[in-house]
Amino acid sequence: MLKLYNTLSREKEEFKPQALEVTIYSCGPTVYNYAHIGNLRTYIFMDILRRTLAFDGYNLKGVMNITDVGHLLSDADDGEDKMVKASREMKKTPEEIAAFYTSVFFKDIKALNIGTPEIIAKATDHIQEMIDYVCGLLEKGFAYETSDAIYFDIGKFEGYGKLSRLNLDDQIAGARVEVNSEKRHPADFALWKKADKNHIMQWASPWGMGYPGWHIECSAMSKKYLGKTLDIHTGGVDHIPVHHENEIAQSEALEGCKTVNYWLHGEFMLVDGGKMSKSLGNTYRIDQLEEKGYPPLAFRYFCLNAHYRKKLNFTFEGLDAAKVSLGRLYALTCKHRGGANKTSAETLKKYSDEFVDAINDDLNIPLALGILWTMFKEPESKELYSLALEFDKILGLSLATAKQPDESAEPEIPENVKAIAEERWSARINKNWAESDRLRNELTQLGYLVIDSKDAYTLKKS
RNA sequence: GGCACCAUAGCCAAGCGGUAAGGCAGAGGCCUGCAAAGCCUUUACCCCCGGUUCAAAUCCGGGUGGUGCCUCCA
Repeated sequence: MLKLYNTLSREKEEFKPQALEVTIYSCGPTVYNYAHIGNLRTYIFMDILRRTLAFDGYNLKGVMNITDVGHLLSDADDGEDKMVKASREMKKTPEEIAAFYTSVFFKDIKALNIGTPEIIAKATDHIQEMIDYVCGLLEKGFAYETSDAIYFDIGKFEGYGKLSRLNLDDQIAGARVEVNSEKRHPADFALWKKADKNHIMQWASPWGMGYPGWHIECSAMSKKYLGKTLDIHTGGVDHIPVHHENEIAQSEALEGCKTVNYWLHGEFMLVDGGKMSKSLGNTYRIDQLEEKGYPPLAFRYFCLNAHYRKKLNFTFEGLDAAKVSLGRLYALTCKHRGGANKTSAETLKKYSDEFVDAINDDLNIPLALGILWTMFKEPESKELYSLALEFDKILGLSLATAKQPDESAEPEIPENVKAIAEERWSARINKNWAESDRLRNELTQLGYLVIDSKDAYTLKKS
């Protein structure tokens, strides 16, 4: 039985989907910049959730948005659109920018073994759906028009703030958002913004030329693909107070019913004990980690070692540990792949049950990983290898293609290095230890590690 | 100021009432000419003070400390 922590109730709840096909909406990237490792942690969480559901026998219908318009820089509803800003700064069209960062995003998530949701929805492909949505809200009296936008009237929506449990009035007192005099309530948010003539992204609407607000896209697209009520909605914790609160308000106002059954949020990744964000400039990208010698999956492992609802402090010390651990896990995998022992059915069942219990307990991956390690200490057997591959359906660490460290050693050793190694070997055969050690140091200097065995040696790039 | 969350070994991290998983690092040993790698062994009474209980890291109260949100952010 799968239990998931629902942000709305603040409790672990038994997961009961509406049908065998589970509907999931995941807040995706705003493609105006590179995704950083903090963003990617949230998608790893989404991936683990999807893998767990699939493992439990559900079919998935997942939607992820690509936000390529409408995400303002400020909730004061007067900030510049992110895409427009990036476009201006990079002197490219918004379409070019979106296409570029979208492709980088998919490259990143592929490198991290994050499965792509079944439906990828670009905001700009759904302008009509959003307009229809806004019309619906206007008809029902939940929205009103001002000189600059169509706003959602939160005063008409009972229960605004139920997800974040923030008392709106308390917040307003110290709000840094400037009051827009035409708004009925300071927290009313734009559903549709009217654009002036030189705004580069705009579409015709019943209210003249304009562009959608950010929040409306998720509601409109999830309605289109997943219907009135979806099973699970995922996102980062930062979305709880504004974005998801607004989604709830819009969608429940329009549909008149609960529209999301389970709200799941991934915690933030910290860096050096503090917040990581693009605006603070303390972010890393996956390709930057690769340049430093950390494979993407080492980063995935790093994330898997902590529960998705706990803050995770990113440090290179931690990433080093993850990299070493993953390497050893691969080596163990290889041992079991060629294992000659037999593992009893009871033993296999024990580990399998433990693992399944762990993942079904609100995706307790750190615990599940521990179970894998413990299991791998059993005598090597092909049965354990097969079971590990089952586990890897959740973990996504590519255990099936695990290689022994020396299997992957590249044959491209320069001739001069080979020559020194040969020389050293003969010195060693002749028990000329001083010379042998001297030559080994030379090899070390050149960046090669020499490993002796009984009657041969191997060279490895260090 | 308001609202949350968190506090477990040098580091990361599970555990959520019955006397502390796992990983990294470290230490000792095996192996090695010496190393490296590998293998074996080994390292905690759970922030503090009260309380509840036969029993608490786990529940309650009060502290202290940290982080996040209340502004765009995964």
